[in-house]
Amino acid sequence: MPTITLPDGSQRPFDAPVTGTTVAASIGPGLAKAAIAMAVDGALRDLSEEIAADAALRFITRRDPEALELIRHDCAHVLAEAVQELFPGTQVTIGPSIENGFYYDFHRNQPFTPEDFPAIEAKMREIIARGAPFARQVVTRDEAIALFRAKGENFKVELVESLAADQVISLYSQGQWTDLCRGPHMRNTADIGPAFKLMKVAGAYWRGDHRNPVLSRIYGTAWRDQKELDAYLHQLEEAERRDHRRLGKEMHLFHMQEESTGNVFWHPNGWRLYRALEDYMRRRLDAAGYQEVRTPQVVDRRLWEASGHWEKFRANMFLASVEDKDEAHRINALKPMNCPCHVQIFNQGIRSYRDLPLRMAEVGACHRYEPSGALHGIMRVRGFTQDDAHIFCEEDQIAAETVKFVALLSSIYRDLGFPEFRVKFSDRPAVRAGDDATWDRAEGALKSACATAGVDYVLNPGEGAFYGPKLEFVLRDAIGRDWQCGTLQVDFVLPERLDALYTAEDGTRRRPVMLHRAILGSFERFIGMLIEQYAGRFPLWMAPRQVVVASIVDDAADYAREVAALLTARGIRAEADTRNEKINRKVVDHIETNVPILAVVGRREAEERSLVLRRLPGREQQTLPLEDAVATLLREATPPDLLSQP
RNA sequence: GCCGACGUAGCACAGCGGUAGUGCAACCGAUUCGUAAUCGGUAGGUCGGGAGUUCGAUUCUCCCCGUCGGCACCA
Repeated sequence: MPTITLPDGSQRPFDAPVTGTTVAASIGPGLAKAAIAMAVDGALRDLSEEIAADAALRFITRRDPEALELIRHDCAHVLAEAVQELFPGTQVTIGPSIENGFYYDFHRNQPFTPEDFPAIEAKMREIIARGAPFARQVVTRDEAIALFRAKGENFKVELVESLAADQVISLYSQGQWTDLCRGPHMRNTADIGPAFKLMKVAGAYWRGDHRNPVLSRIYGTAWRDQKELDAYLHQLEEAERRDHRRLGKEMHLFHMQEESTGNVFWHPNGWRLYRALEDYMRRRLDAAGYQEVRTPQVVDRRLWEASGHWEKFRANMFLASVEDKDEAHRINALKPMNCPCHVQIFNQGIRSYRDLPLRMAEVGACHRYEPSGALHGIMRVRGFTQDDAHIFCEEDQIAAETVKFVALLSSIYRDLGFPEFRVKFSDRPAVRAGDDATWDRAEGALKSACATAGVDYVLNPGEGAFYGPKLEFVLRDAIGRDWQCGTLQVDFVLPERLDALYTAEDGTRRRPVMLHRAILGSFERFIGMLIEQYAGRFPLWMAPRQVVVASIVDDAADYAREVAALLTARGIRAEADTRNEKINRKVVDHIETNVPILAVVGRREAEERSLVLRRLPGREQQTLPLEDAVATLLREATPPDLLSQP
């Protein structure tokens, strides 16, 4: 005798278990047509499922946010059916919905290529047009195994075998085609609609494990209607335009080449940007009570053995050898990180509890032999520079330091144009140093510090560093990929391994806790993010070329050069454009290369000693006496941390 | 590292078994023009590297390097 409560609070009694379809029909034909699924007490269900007990019911239509996920998941099923119809012998594995779309992993001797897409898409449209209902069927484990074994679907058999004993095993069929699936689904394949597109193929390991076979993954995107699909495709094109690799080339910021794979050649423009960021970071760290140090690039392996990095990461370290016979037995490594070096500085002399928290910062150049497939523009490189710091503190200072750090990080991200970021909490990995009690303490300390700092995080199980749990601060690039930039890691292990000690108030010798932290992460990666975030149109204070002084006629060229030199002397990144080109042409050139301010000078300005400023790509012009213009530019180019507070 | 695709002038691209073209950029000349592309000319490539097939390879095959898209990795 279920009573169904609808979102408006109204209640409908039924004298027997009812399906969502029936309830929708009892409310009205419009809803019966529009409903594609339902939420029963908040849980998404097939419309055809029976409701036996009292429940709160909400119908899902295409307009609801849940609809996209259903469309995408259903679309993945249709993709799998289409592929098996067209390519017999292909085994299916899994096919979830993901952000913006879905994928399906297939096992086939010959991987798919984009050339297969037109045929597959055509077949998918055919299957969608058939409108076969999605039919759910619950089976026993043995039945499921027998079914998939008979079909030669070995991966499905493995999946079923790995399900928990009490797991309900459901199958979904659309016409003749059946897949193992938890559901829910929409009513039938026609509910998917026409707005989908296959995007790319990729290799992916079965169950995400590199020791397993590689499957052929087909990615697709799917939307409620064609308009949404077009908008998404358009957005992808826009994103490509701001790709940092493309802008890095166009704006002459940097390049990379074969002879130094994964390392950046910074050009003058790029280095100006880099320096603006580095100068800014130094000021912020100085103001926040950090002390900057500098430690060696090349360090004997003994230190890495002591820290534990050698054991875990030696395959990813660059080793340095020398010709000298006496030195030949030594193995040096380019430092892959700064922490062990910072502990060496900490260990010089005797530290007092009065020194703590000791915040030791380094603009640290590190090298890691990253797997070739991981390299990505300047976002993931082999030679990079961390805005690294280690805070040596007592255990009960962790929370206060975390609060301070998160405040600093938030403020810096805001200044740099990233008001939004996400936080992940990564706890103990399977392979780790330190005993469980230590990990309990470290994770507990970081969690309570998060609570104190008001940090919302999502748990990222098993992804911590080998020496401790970490917070990861994640930013998203133009193409929608997420990158870890900031990090905060609690470490009880390295101080132990490298024998860091301080004298406590009671005279005993104690181990400090080490907080590893970075805000940008790597300058290279963060600059990549900045390029994409601003699409190359940087705020004036970080722009590589802040002002171009463009002459209209040769008679004004000397004045243009004089002004550029004056601006440069006053700390503005300025240059003169005295090319024999029309002013129209110069305007276009400098708009295209994202110069923020164009100062135009002709005979009139040279005589009056004035400047006409134009903030590109705007059209407005402002004529100012030279000294006023300089003052204006200096004010506008002031980095955010140096602006006087109102 | 794994799967797949790609690599032609500084950049963006075309070509495709008979030793390479277009646009922009560069260089030279003319023009001195007041805010979204002035005109003319010149030069530039061992077609990523190596091997093989072929009378002949930028084009076909194999190996290597690099890049791109994923996966895996990320102290």
